[in-house]
Amino acid sequence: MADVTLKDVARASGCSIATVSRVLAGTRPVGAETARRVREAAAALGYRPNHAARALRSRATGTVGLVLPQITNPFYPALVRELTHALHADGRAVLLADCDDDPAAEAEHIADLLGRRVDALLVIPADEERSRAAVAAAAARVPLVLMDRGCGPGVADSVAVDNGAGMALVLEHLAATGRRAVCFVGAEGTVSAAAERRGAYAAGAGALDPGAPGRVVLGDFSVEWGRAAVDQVWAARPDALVCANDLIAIGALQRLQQLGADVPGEVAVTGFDDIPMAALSAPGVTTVRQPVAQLAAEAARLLAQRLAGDAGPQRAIRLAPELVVRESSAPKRAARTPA
Amino acid sequence: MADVTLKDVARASGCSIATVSRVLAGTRPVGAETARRVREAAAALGYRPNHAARALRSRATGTVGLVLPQITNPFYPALVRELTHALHADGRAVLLADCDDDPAAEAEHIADLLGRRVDALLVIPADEERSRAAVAAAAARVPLVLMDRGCGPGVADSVAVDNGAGMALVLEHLAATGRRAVCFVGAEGTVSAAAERRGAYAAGAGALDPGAPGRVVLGDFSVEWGRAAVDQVWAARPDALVCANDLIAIGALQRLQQLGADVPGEVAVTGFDDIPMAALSAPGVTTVRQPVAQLAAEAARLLAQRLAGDAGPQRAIRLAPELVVRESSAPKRAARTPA
DNA sequence: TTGAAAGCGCTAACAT
DNA sequence: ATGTTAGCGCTTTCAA
Repeated sequence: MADVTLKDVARASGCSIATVSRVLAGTRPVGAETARRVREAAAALGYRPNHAARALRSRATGTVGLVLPQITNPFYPALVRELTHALHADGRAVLLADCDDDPAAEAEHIADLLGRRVDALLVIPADEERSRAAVAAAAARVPLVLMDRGCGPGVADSVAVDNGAGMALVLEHLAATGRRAVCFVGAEGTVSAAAERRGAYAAGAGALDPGAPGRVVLGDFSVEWGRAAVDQVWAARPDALVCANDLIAIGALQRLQQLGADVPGEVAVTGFDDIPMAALSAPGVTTVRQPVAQLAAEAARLLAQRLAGDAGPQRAIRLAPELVVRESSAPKRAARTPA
Repeated sequence: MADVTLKDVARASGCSIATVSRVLAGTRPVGAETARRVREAAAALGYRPNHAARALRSRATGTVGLVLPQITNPFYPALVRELTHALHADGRAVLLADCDDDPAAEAEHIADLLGRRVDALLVIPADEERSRAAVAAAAARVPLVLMDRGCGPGVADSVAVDNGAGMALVLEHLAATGRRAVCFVGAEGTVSAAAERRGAYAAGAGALDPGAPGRVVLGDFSVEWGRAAVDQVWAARPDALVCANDLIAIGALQRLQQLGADVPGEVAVTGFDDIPMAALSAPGVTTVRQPVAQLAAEAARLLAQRLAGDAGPQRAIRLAPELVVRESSAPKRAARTPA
């Protein structure tokens, strides 16, 4: 099982190592008969290229760094899955770094990955501002695609869901099902998911009710905040709670049920992202599904293009999401199945 | 920003590249003054070692492959997080491969990672039997630690939770809170989580009730199965459903609530793993928490030992889990908070 | 303690 | 179409 090298394959197939390299890497035309012999010998010996050597010579490792804030954020596993599949399909391997929501750790991981000579980076920044320096520096060295969250304008290519369009879908759905006293339960901060969803609500809610754009409470993207928010807004008896993500929606749902409120009879609850939990809660949470597979595919495609030398203008790709209607926003008058 | 090499540092600090290498890698004693100059020059130039070259020369990449069945399995993100942190703390990078529960894809990923010269592998096998060949072959080439699931006896070192001890904790807790008509909702198959939990129930449930060990229904590890299982067993009015994992428990809980059953008043429900959803459902699911951080730490330690040359006998490390009591198993007579 | 020199396995000029 | 040769950046003998 000792490592088989090009030299061994060359000896076995009776030609030079350069020829073998050309056959196996497919860089240059090679005689059909020679190619066959080489391939046979390689297979017989169980030849496996040494990526380290290849990387040293060709200055490309076939490796992409994936840097994210927290793999335990319930939206990310699906994204990671699709990204790794898309990249593996292109023959690239994925070096994973989890930053624990810490921009300092993020900067270190990025530097380490660069030292390991990743060909490119996929980054979900931990913080809109404090991630910027490290991301910008890295983007100057290798192709870099930002995902899910932004990192200031003009820093790098980016691929994300169109948060505004998603929020518009929610508002439209609520309008169509007769909700008017709508209230937004959002998140503070400049992270794009927070800011864009907030902005889209403010821009679109006026169509339902003149007072709606002003009915906004802000916290963070957590179940706890969802629970707490209900205590702030329930006294006013809104007929719909538009939550900035599914975790908030699940928290809100729980607290409402605890308070004896009828969801969706009295009040609808909507989320955003379509994490697995959204489908499993009772009632299921109406939400906006991010096109995860397509986001991953776009990111992989963009990366491949940049690696192929495309130096075109910076790109910001936004994909339209899809509304997933579940029981939490069924029409008001719907009778609940008795327990 | 062009790459700074050892040669550049050598020139800047006025000594040979060999000396610089020795200072930076700390392999051999070097004069204090020289060392200082070298370090200064390296810092000033922003030197970053080229891992590809280092790997080629020293036959170690500082990289570990992490191969798992499905990152979207809700138990894995936390494990991946702890594993990457533990390995990064040792200066290693993690190449991630998601196999989509397909042993063939798993074999390919393992072969690719070996070609990329990972120093070691961490594998959560997709299948007890069909993963064996690839895992055994890999284990012959590099240190390999199996996690979470087994892969046949004697294949490689392994680190996992003690499933039997966890199930014993659950049964003990149910006994102490007066449950007797206990029923097990498990999963078919030979994967260790399924088999060991099943076995431990069969072994321990007799202490509660002579008929308990026989009250077993088997499906898979899914919410859907949890729901379906209730329809099979509820007619007999068990006072506790011991589920083989949290997903099953959540499904069972939902179906019971739909049927109007009082949980925990009439029937307790318990899970296993303590995935995030277990805490978020209403009522919260009593479950067995896997010591994820410690599992990761043990795996990293074992790997480091093997990489350091330890050729001791194969090790199977089992860590004791912890019972997390939530509302789903509160004592029968407890009054429910009125809505 | 330090330097010179020989490669690790591979690819890419340059020859032929 | 194929072979020869020169390194990629680093570590590690072997000398000094």
